Amino acid sequence: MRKVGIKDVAHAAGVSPTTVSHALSGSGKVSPDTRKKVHETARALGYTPNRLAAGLRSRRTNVIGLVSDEIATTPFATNVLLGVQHAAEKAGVIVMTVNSERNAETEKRQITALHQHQVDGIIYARMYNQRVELPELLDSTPTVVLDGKPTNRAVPFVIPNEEQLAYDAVSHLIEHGHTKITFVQNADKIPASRGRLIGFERALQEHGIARSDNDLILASSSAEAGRTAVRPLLEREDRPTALFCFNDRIAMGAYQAAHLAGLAIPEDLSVISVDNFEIIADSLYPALTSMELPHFQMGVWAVERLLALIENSEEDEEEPCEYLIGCPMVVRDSVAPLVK
Amino acid sequence: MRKVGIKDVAHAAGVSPTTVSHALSGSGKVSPDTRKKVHETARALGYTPNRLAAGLRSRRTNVIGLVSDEIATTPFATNVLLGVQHAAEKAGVIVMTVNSERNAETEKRQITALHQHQVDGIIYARMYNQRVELPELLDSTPTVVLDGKPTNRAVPFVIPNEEQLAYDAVSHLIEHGHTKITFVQNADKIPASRGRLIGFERALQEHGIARSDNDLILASSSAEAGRTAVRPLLEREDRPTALFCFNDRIAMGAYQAAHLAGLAIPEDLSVISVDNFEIIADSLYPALTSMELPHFQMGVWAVERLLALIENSEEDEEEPCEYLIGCPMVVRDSVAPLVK
DNA sequence: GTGAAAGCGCTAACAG
DNA sequence: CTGTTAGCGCTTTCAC
Repeated sequence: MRKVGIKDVAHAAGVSPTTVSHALSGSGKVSPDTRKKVHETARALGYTPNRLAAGLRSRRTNVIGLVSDEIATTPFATNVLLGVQHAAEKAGVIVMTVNSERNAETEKRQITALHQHQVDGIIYARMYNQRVELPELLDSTPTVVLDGKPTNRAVPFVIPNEEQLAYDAVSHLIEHGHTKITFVQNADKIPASRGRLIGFERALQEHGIARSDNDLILASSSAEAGRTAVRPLLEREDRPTALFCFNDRIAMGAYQAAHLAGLAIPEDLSVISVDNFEIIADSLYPALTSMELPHFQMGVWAVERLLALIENSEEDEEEPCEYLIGCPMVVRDSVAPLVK
Repeated sequence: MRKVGIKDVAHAAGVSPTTVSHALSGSGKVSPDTRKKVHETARALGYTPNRLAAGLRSRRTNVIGLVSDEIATTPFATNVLLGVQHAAEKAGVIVMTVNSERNAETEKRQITALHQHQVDGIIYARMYNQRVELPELLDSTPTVVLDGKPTNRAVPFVIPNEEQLAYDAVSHLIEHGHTKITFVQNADKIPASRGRLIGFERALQEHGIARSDNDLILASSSAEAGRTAVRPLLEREDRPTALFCFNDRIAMGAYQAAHLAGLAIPEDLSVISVDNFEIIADSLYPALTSMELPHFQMGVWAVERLLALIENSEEDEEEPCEYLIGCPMVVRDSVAPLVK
C-alpha cells in the first residue's frame, strides 16, 4: 500500500485500469463523466504515474538526451540549455544532459547510457558553429544538431546566419558614417570566420566602400589577443574609425587597446561585436553594441524539431531541414556617428 | 529480432536469462567461466540492457535529478553542471536537468516529472549561497542541497566558506603592505555578504589594523554599480590603496573607476575579488586576482553525497552533514606591494 | 552455481 | 465507450 498505482485508482473510481489509462492520457474514448471521475480520484489519491512502466510498454519515454561537447564548460552557450529546458517543459518531456568533456570515448559511453535509458531522441549540440561528424551510435536515433552542420548524415540542424550578422553589423557602422572599418577577425578556419568575412565584404561593397588591404587583422578569442592585435592598429596615422570585432572578448581587448592609445569609445572609435554575451557587453564602459547569437532560440528550435522528428519517425521521411537563424543587433553605447 | 534483449544473449550463451543478469550485474554467484562467456556473447551481439525494465523491476534507475533555480540562466555557476555530470558519469548514473525559471509552479511540475521518472535522488541547487526552503514534494526523496542551507529539513548541503575566503583575500592585501583597504560589499542581505564581512573584519583585527568607518561601501552586483560606488572613493585625499570586491563584476567596475581617476592597477591601487569567473578575471587588464568559488567541486561533492544517501536510505539515518567548502585564491596581476 | 517462475506498473490489442 | 488479457525486458525469489 506504499505507493498508489493505476490499479488503486481504478478500484477507487470503480473502473478498469485501462479506462484510467485512457482517461488520464487522453487517448482512446472515454465518456466525459468517467474521465472527470477518474481525474478526481487520481488527484484525491495523489496518483503519480510511473513513467518507467509506461515507457517500457509504449516505447515512448518522453525523455530526450542532450549531448554537448563542452557547452557547460563555457558560459557562452549557457542559454541553449535554458532554451532546451524551456521548450522541453512546455512539451512535457524531460531532458537528460550529458557532456563528453571533448573525449570520444566518454561521448560513446554517454550516448550508450542515453540509449539504455531509451531516450526518444537526441540533440547533438556544439558550443559554436562547426562541422560535426555524427557518431555512428546515433545512426538509428532521431537526432538534430545544434550549432553545427552534420557532415555524414542528413539530419535537421540549426546554425547562426553568420553572413547576415556580419553584414548587419558592418552596415550599422557604415550608416553611422564610417568608411575606415577594420574587421578584427578570428584566426581559426571555422564557419563563423568564413561567413562573417563574406558578410563584411558584401556590406562594404554594397555601400561602395573600397576594400583596402588593411581592413582585416587576426586575433584569437581572448581579450589579451584582441588588445595585442588592435594596439598597433590604433597607433597608425591612418587608423580606422570603427572596429567590427569577432566576439565580445576580442572587443574587450579592443577597449583596452583604445584606452592605452588614449582614444575614447565611441567618440574616437566605434566598436561593434558579436555574441552579445551579456556579462561582458553590459559590463564594458561604455556598454558594447553586439550582434546576438540566439542560443536560447536555437535550443527551443532544436527540441521542437526533434519532437516533430520523433512523431513521424515511422512515417514519411521528410527532407532534413537546415535553419539559418537570424541574429538581432543589441544596440548599446559603443557606436557613434563619425565626426570629421 | 529488431533489438537484442537479455533472452537473446541467454540463448546464444546457452544459459538462462537469470544467469546473464547475474553475470552482467555482478550480483549473485556465477562461475568465472560462464561470466566470461556471457560477457563475450553480450558484446558480440551488441547487447544494450534496457534500463527502463531494469529500473522498473529493481526500483533503482541510476538516474538523479538536478533541479536548479536559474543556474543555467547565469553563466557564473555553469561549472556546477560540469562537476555534477563529471561525478555522475564516473559513478555510472545519469542526470536529468530541470530548471524552475524561478517559478514555484514550474518547479513543482518539474519535481513531479522527476518523480514520475523514478529518479533515485535529487540535487537541489541554487546559483549562490542562500537559505532555501525545500519543497514538500521532496520530503520522501533523498536530497542534497548545493550552494544553499536548507531551513526546513535536515539534509546534507554544501556552501562556500565565505568567511575564510574573505579572510584570506584581505590577509593577502595586508601581507602586501596595505592598511587602507575598502570592502566593496554587496548591498543584499545574503549569507555571502554576512560571512565575508566577518572574514574581512577578522583579518583586519588579527593584523592589528583599525577598522575605521570608511572601510566599507555598498554596490549591487554589476560593473556599473561597482564603478559608481568606487569612483567617489578614489577621488578622496585619503583614498584606500587596496580594494576587496564582492565579486568580479564589481571589480570590473572598480577597474573602470580607477581608469577614470587616472589610477593604475596595481601600482596605485590593488584589487582582489571573489568568483574567479574566468571570462572576466582573465580578460581584465591587468588580470584579476580572485578567490575561486569552487562550483565544480561542489557539483562533485553533491553527487557523491547523494549517492551515499541513496545507498543507505533504508539503513541508519546518519546525521546530515554540512560542508563548508574551501575557496582557493587564484593569483593574477592585480595586487602589488604598497609603495610609500 | 544455475534456472524457472513471477511480477515491477503500465498500455496495446482486441473484444464486447 | 469500457473491460479483459497479455506482455514490454528485466530482476528477484526461491528451488534445485
